[in-house]
Amino acid sequence: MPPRGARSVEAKVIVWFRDAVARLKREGVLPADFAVDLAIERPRREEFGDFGCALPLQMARVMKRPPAECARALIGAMTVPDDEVAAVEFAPPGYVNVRVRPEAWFAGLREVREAPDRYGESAAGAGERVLLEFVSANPTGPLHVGHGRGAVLGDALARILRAAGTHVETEYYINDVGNQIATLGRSVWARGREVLGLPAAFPDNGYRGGYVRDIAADLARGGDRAWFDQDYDAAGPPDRHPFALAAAARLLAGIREDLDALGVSFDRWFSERSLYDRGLVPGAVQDLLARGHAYRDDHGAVLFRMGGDGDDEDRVVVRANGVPTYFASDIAYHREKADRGYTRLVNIWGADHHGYIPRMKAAIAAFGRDPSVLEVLLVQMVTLTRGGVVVPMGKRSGEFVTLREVVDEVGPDAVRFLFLLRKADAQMEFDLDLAKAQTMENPVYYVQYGHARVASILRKAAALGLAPPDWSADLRAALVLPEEEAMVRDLGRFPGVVASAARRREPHHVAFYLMDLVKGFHSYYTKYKHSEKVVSSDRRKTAARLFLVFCVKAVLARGLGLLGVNAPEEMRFAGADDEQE
RNA sequence: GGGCGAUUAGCUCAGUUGGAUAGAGCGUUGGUCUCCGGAACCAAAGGCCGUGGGUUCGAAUCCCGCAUCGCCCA
Repeated sequence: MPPRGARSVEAKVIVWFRDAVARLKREGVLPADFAVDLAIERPRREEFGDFGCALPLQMARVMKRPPAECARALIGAMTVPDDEVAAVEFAPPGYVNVRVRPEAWFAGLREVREAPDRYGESAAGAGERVLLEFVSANPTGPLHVGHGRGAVLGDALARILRAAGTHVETEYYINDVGNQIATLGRSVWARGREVLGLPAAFPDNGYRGGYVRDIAADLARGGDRAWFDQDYDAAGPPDRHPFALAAAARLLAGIREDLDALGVSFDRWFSERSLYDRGLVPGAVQDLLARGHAYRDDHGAVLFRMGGDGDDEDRVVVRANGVPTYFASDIAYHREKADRGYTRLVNIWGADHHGYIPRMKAAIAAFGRDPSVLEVLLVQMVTLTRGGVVVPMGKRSGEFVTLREVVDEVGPDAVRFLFLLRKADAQMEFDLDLAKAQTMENPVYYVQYGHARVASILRKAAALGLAPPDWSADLRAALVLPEEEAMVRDLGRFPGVVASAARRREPHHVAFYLMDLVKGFHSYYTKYKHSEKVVSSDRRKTAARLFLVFCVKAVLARGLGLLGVNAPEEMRFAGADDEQE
C-alpha cells in the first residue's frame, strides 16, 4: 500500500492534456475517434517551459485548420490549477508549452524526505506478472563478458520493474542435459587420462579451457579415479556420467560465485533435467504431434511445423535416434513457464540467438497462447579492449577473458555502470583500462563522488548540530538560485524516468538521468562554494539547502540502487594520500 | 544467397517512438581554488546524423535501393 498521495508533476501534465482533448471531443471540435499518444516532452530550451506537447500539429491534420488555431482551442480547453502552473503558452509552429511553478515541483519532494528509499516507485507497471529469465549459460565453462552484460541488464531491469509496481521473478535456466554436458564429461575424462598417463583421445569439439584439466586433476586425485580406467560410455548415458555431473555441478557453482561477485542473484535456478524428470519434454512433443503442429518424417524424426509462408523451415524436436533436441526442452520449458500464470515471459538472449525467436513464438502459439507473451531482449556483443586495442577472444581455443577476471580487475560497480550506460541492443566496446581508471574519465565515480560529497556535507552539518528538516512548503522560498530550482525539477523527474525505463525495458535511461542530476549538483556546489554555501550562517537558507541536498543524495542512492551500484558515504582519494602497496 | 542489428563530433555513446537551433562523457585548447571533498567547475573548437531516392507542413527517427561492419541461417 504505497502512500502515494501526490502524482508526479509529469503525470499531472499528461492528465491536463488528456482532459482537454476529451473536452474538445465532447464539444465536437475534435472527432470522437481522434487518437493520439500523449507524448509530452521536455523542451530543449529553458524558455519553453518544463513540458511541451506537439499536439496541435496532429490536431491540424484532422481539423484542417492552422496549428496556431488548434493550439488556441487546446489551451482554451485546458483547466489547470493556478497554484501549480505559471503559464500555458503557444509556440510556433505548433507547440503548447507548460511552465510549472517551482512550488509544484517542490511539493513532490515531500515523498523523497518521508520515504527516501521508496521514491521513484509507481504503479506504472502494476498488474503485470513477469518472469524474467536471463544469463542461462550452459554449465560447461566459466561466464564470459557477454554473459556479464546480460546478467547486469537483467538484474537492473528486475529492480526497475519492481519499482514500477510490476511483480517480477528472476530465473536462470540450467542446460544440464544433452550433448554439451556429455561433451564436457568426455573432455574431463580425456584430460584425466592424460594426467594419469593413460592413452586418451580428446574429443574433437571438446572443451579446451584450462578449467577442464583442473577438474580432471582433482577427480583423478579423489575417490573417483576408477572411472578413468574404463570407457567413458560404459558408465551409461553420456550426459549422466559421474564426471559430467561433477564437472557441471562444479562449473555451475563457479557461475553462481561469479554472478555473486557482480551482485547478481536469482529467485530460482531451473534445471532442464527437472523437465525430463517430470515427463514434460515427451509430453510437449506428444501434444504437438496430437495437435498437428509436429509430424514424423521418413527417418522417424519429429519436426516442428513452422507453418505460415515464412522462410523458416521446420525444425527437429526429436532426432531419428529418439533423442530430443534442445529445442524440445525449450518448448517444454516455455510452456511450463506460461502455465505458471505469468502475463509476460521476458527472456534476455545474446544477439546471436535472434534467429531462435520466431521458433519460440511459434511454439508458444502452437499451445494456443498469444505469442506476444514472449518478449525477447537481445544483448549485443561486447568487444573487450585494453588501451584501445582489441583483446582477442578465441572461443574455440578456450582462451578468453572471463567475466570474473574483469570483475576482479575493474570492480563490480564500474562493470555494472558501464554496461548500463549503453543501450543493450547495440554492440559496445568495453575498455579495461578506462573501466579501471579511478579518474574523471570513469562515469561511475563521477556519480558516486556526488553522493559521497553530499554525505560529507551532511556530516559537516551534523557536527554543527544541523540535520535536514522535514518537508514544509515554506522551505521552497529559500531556494531561488536557478541551479536550485533546476535540481528540484530534476528530482521531480525521477519517477517518470524509472517508469519509462521499466516500460521500455531500458535501464540505461536511469544511468543517463543520474549523470544529469549529479552534474547539476557538482556544478552548483562548485559555483557557490564561496558565496552561497549549503551550510552558512543564514539559518533559513541552510535548512532549505540541507533539505535539497538530502533529496539529491537520496535520489542518487536510489537510482544507483536500481542499477545495483553502491552509493558510498565516502570515497578514498586514489593517489591523494599514501601509496598503498 | 536469405535474415537480424548497427552506421550520429577525433573516440565511446544518448536522442523521450515524426517535431523547436541534433546532445552528453572522454579527448583537445584556454580558464577557475583564502577547500561544506579538485575524483570538481567554466568556456571554446569540433556535425552532409554512412549514401541516394521516397512519404509530408516537418525525417537522425518511417519506406525502398546501395555501401561498410558484426552476428545468425543455409
